[in-house]
Amino acid sequence: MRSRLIEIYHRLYAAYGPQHWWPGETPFEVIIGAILTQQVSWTSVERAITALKQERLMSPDAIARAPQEHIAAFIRPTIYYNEKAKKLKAVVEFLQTRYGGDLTALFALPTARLRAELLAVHGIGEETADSIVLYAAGKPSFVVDAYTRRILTRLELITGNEPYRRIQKLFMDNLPPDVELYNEYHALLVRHGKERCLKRTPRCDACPLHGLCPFPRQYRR
DNA sequence: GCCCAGGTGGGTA
DNA sequence: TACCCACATGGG
Repeated sequence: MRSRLIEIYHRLYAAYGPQHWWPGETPFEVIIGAILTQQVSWTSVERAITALKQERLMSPDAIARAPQEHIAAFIRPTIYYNEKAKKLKAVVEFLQTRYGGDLTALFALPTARLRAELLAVHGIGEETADSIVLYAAGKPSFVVDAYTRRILTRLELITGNEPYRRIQKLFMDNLPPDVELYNEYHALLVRHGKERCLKRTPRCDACPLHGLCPFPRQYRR
């Protein structure tokens, strides 16, 4: 398993190169993006983030003060905008009451503790928590998303029904706890998933993972 | 017109 | 634990 996971990484990196994740100017913006991107394409998130910046709503204080409906109006492209406005308020509320709005204090926690704290916040599930830990705090916690699950299933390394933590453990037990590696690996899996594994009839012979994947089995979501 | 995006929370069995 | 559903825009 270890050599397989490393092989996959090298193949994807060779094919796609560095992905320069996470898009976001500040750690706070990464957190906002992590919530807004739930079940939404990143291009939609960019529009929402741009709107929030234009309205001077890209700060804990501003979001705390603004009415939920006001925030919702500017993040409409991200679907579930009412839900997500509520989530943004929840994160900011958590930040301010527990850490005085200071991300540095929050990020000073040990990785496992930081993850657990984030998970307790309304709107932050496992993937979002790991995204924040990895991409905003810069601590090694592997991010597992739908693409990761699909690709590993297709490669027959998992059944696809494993719980999140099981799949995360697979990566973390077999790779060094390297932030840059986790960063790039997750981003590459998303890139590959979008580019190939969502296609109904991928050209498997031209795939970067050709030979690792038991093609031409039809891919199942 | 239909499918589906870098999910999460709440409810039920 | 394992499903189910609500959430409710915009691009291909």
